[in-house]
Amino acid sequence: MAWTEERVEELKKLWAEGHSASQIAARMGGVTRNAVIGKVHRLGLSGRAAPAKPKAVHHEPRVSAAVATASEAPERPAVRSVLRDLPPLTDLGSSRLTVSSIGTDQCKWPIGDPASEDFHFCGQGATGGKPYCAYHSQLAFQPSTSRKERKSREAPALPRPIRAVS
DNA sequence: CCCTGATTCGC
DNA sequence: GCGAATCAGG
Repeated sequence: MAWTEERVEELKKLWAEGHSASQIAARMGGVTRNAVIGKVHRLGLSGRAAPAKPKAVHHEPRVSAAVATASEAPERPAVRSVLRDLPPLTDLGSSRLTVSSIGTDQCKWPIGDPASEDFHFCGQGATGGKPYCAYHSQLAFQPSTSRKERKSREAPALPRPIRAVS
C-alpha cells in the first residue's frame, strides 16, 4: 500500500488528533505501526503537542546502575528459629557470583557486604521463577505474622530481591 | 506481556 | 522513500 495524498492526509489528521501509531495503522489498514511511525518521522511531524520531553536521552549507552542495594540485615530471632529447622546450606564456591554473572535460576540471596570485593550471591538453584533457592525463600518470605503481633509488624525481615538484570 | 515512539539500515 | 527489526521505556 502506497502513501497516497489521501492517506498521508489522514495520517496527519489522526496523528494530530493524538492517536497512537498502532491505532492509526489499524484504522487505516494496509500498514503496520512501524510504517506509520516511519512515515510520521519522514514527514517531520514526530513529537506531538507538548509532551515536554526531558531532552534527547534516547538511545544512549546505558550505564548499568544496577548497584546492589542488598543489605545483610542481621538475622532476627524469628529468622533464627526458621534457620534451626532447615537443612544446612551446602557451600558452593560462589564467591565469583556477581550481580552480572548470576543466572536467572540462581539464588540471589546476597552474601557479604555489597560494597566489598567478596560480595556475592548464594547461587544455588532457584526454581519456579523465584529469586531465591528453597532455603532462602523461606527466609525471605516469612509466613504472615500471627494476628497477635499484626499491629506492630513491618520490616520484611530481610533483603529485598535483587532486581535481576533484564 | 502488553503497549509507546525512536532509530537503524537493507531494500 | 519505505518499513521490519530493534531498541528504550511505560
